[in-house]
Amino acid sequence: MTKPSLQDVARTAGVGTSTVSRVLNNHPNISERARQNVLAAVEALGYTPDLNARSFRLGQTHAVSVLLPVTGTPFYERLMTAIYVRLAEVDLDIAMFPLLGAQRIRRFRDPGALVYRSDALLIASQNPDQLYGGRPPFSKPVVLVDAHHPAYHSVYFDNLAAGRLAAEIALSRGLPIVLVDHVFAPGDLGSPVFVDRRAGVMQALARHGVTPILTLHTSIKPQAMREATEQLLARRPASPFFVLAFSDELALSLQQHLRVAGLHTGRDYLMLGFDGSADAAEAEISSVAQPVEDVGTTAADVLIQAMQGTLKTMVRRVFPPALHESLSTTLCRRTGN
Amino acid sequence: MTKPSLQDVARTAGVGTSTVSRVLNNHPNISERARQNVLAAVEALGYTPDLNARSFRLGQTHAVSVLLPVTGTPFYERLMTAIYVRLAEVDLDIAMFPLLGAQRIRRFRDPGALVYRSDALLIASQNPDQLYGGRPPFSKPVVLVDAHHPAYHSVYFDNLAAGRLAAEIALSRGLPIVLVDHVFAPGDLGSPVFVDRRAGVMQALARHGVTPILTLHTSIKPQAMREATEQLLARRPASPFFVLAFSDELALSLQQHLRVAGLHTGRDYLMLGFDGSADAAEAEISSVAQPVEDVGTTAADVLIQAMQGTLKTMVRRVFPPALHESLSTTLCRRTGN
DNA sequence: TTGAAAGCGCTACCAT
DNA sequence: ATGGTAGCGCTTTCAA
Repeated sequence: MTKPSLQDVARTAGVGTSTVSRVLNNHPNISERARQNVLAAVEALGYTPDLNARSFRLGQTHAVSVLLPVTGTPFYERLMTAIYVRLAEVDLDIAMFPLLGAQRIRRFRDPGALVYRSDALLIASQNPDQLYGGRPPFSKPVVLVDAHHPAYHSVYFDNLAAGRLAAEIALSRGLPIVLVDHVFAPGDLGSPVFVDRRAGVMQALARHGVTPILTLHTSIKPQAMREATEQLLARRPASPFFVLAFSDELALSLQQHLRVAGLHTGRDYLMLGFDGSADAAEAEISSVAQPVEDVGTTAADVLIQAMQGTLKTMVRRVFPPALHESLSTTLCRRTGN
Repeated sequence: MTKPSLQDVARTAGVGTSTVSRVLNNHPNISERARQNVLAAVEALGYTPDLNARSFRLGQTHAVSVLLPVTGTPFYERLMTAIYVRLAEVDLDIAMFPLLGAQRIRRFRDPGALVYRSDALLIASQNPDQLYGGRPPFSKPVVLVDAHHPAYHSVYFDNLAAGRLAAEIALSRGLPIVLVDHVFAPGDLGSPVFVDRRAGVMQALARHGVTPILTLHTSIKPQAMREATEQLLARRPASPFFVLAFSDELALSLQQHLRVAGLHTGRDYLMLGFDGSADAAEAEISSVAQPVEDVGTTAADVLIQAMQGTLKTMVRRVFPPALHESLSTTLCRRTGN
């Protein structure tokens, strides 16, 4: 009672294995009679092709694995869609592998993991050195997106420039600056993105000899945000002040909490986030935006070229930030909110 | 300049292929000399095993695919961890495949997709009928978690009972009831979970002849929640009223918005959510909780048994809800918040 | 239009 | 402790 093979189908249909294969793969030059026989036999036996055998024979899986921190956030939603669309054009399947916590990263060190059965690897927002001890257990093309590393093709945002841009805007307002930084849970892998943003901000501040009056280290978790808000209020900064948040999510959440405390954006404080998310725009929070779709599409292109072996040198594509200005970086325009 | 095979390594090392294989797979009874030779040859050639060939030979991948809506939410974090831990015990790798929007679901219909190269499939929170036209392109074991279907092994929460329980509690307080229901974006697949919760709530309400004074249909997106809040306030229900939210996330978000409007839990309204999340507990919101870890572990167990062929009949394991009572379902205990 | 047969890279059996 | 070799299921020549 073992799984029927293509051989069994051929026997049942009274034809050769090659005929079965041809029918299954829609090759031309098959008589209608043979096709019917084969299809009937497939149905009768409940035959399903052995995918491992197939990709073994073909030497490829027509799939690309994407390693990413999590799914379901607007940022990765946009990025993945862009990548997916481009790869689909060349008939490549996409398989997403969310990292989800440090314990499970061990699994990615196993060279036998399903993730490495694909034809190429796209690593999003991760430093491969942190992910793997040494080099990945992978001899196929690898492209980094939203991250960079000298040893890999990298397509990413210029987070350093973004940080600088954000800081310049904050500085230009001449207000005391409150930094809202993203801290990772212990054991969690920090994203290189925040490292660069932070560096850019610090660089610009240092150049102007300005020190933030307060730096909040927090995460998007409700409790952490509440504590950060309390910390901020305890410090009682003179209004107006300037909140420079390291992500739109952070900015959004803080805005909500401050509103409860009676502090309003544009009146009591200015605010700037990162990512140019729709949510931020809608909440009228200015944001240093990243061309997410461009980066996704370009990363996919680079990967395709790498798979074709067209690439002679290490690719490194950097995309500059753009300011999405809204009301939150201008003082005294509104009465309420 | 083709990828070196195990054969090449054997030749270079001056040994047989079986010796190379044994070294690579850490078999016993290998001389130190042979091991060194092989390892040196592997290094010299930059050999990496062909995973497709390996799993072809072995007839299995040691991996289980999990189809789930998104990653990064507390619920799936808990569920996946429980599953992962149990599967790791029997040395099974886990590969997650977040669905992420209707367009990408097409990919899951392709029988050649990477997702089906694993040894078994775990489908979380999805109705397979919606996912696939007919039966999945998959002849290996399939188990449903947090969803149920007569044709598949199913391990799930009794969301119907949960809905009834929640409604009973709401009814027992004798207050006008506001329902906060979860609506899916058009094109998105609705989760069977909410279908059942809703049915349970409606059942219990109907039995008591009670109609909610208002039903809000919303999603966790900031804008949707804001509009829902406005809708609620526009309706101006007499305080106190009872908010029955279909998920803790919904409850939490609404609580924040109502607080801005000056309405406080326990004073102006009571509130009950679903899921028993840590965030809800922390915000002192009562919740109808689900034994997530139990369900995850059980689902993993069922899957393991199915893979061993131990299962004679269709498994159907239902887990009852438990009430996590906090302050939000009791009136007038607190002065502020 | 069709069938026979080679062979992809690997593991495991059977000798030695 | 080691090497030779069969064969997993499939696709693709090559002949017919």
